[in-house]
Amino acid sequence: MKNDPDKQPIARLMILAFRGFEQDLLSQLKEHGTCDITLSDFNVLRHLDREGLQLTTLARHAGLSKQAAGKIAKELERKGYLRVEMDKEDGRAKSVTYTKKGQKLIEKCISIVRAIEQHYETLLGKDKYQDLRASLATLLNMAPEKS
Amino acid sequence: MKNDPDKQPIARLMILAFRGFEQDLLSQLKEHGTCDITLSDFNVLRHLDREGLQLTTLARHAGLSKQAAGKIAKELERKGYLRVEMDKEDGRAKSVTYTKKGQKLIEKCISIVRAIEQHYETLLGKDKYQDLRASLATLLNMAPEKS
DNA sequence: TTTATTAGTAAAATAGGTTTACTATTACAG
DNA sequence: CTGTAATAGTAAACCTATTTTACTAATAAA
Repeated sequence: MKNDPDKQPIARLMILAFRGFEQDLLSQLKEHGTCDITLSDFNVLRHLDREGLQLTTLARHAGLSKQAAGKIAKELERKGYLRVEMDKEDGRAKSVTYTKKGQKLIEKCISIVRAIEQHYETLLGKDKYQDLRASLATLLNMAPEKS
Repeated sequence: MKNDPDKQPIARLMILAFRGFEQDLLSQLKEHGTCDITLSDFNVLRHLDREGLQLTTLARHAGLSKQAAGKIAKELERKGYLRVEMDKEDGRAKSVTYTKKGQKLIEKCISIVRAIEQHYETLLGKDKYQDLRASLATLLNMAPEKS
């Protein structure tokens, strides 16, 4: 009982739970044959929608500088997940869209995330799971908002 | 309602809640006049106990390599929070202890953390707060254990 | 008493960013 | 319609936190 959760700061419980989720996602992606995606890649990828986004918009949504988002986008383009083209309406801008491969990846990610959440719901029971989400959201809304 | 918490992956709620806590802690430390501590410093500091720890043990507890822990310990020694001495029983080892200043800092940290947790408990109500802790702990125990 | 293990250090490399400074394009004010 | 300001993106340098590789010195074990 040295690591009794009741003795741990709540922040520690939060971060460990978060990392557990991350690792689940990553290892399940690997089981499905995708090994070339990092968590920060995923953090960029997940903000795209079907119509494509301008790089600057993408950066803002992902909470990154334009430079950081640009570097990751270039890397994901190299790996075949994204298409980065000149924007047709704005000669300065670039438009980022999924390739077929990227579309498949993000769908896989979404379904894995959904499965993990389902698993959590099963473990905790529907009510406690909803309470968990609600409580986290409550604590969140007391803090300055982002994204 | 674009950022409806109900639509967000639970992992996102977790990480945002965690960061909110971190920022609270850091900014309250600043209000109390301590500006020279980073979050990774704190992550090392918090594992020490009064009797002092061997550097390698400290590293293991903090979940870091010996090198990383050593560098942070050296930095914290320079700032006056830690004392790093040769171990009297083992000529290879170093023993890390709090200085008076470090002791005061960690006590301040503990009291801030306690205050934040109190605040959370007030926001959510005692029951929901305990449920939150319990649910996080449940999800955690499904994952491989650390530290 | 040699051999293996352990504690710690140093230097280079890596990951994942930011800051500063710049170019090219567009928007806007008069 | 033109010059100035704002915006999109890039490049390079830097920063933080950390790991990997390679090493020394001290202890433990065969």
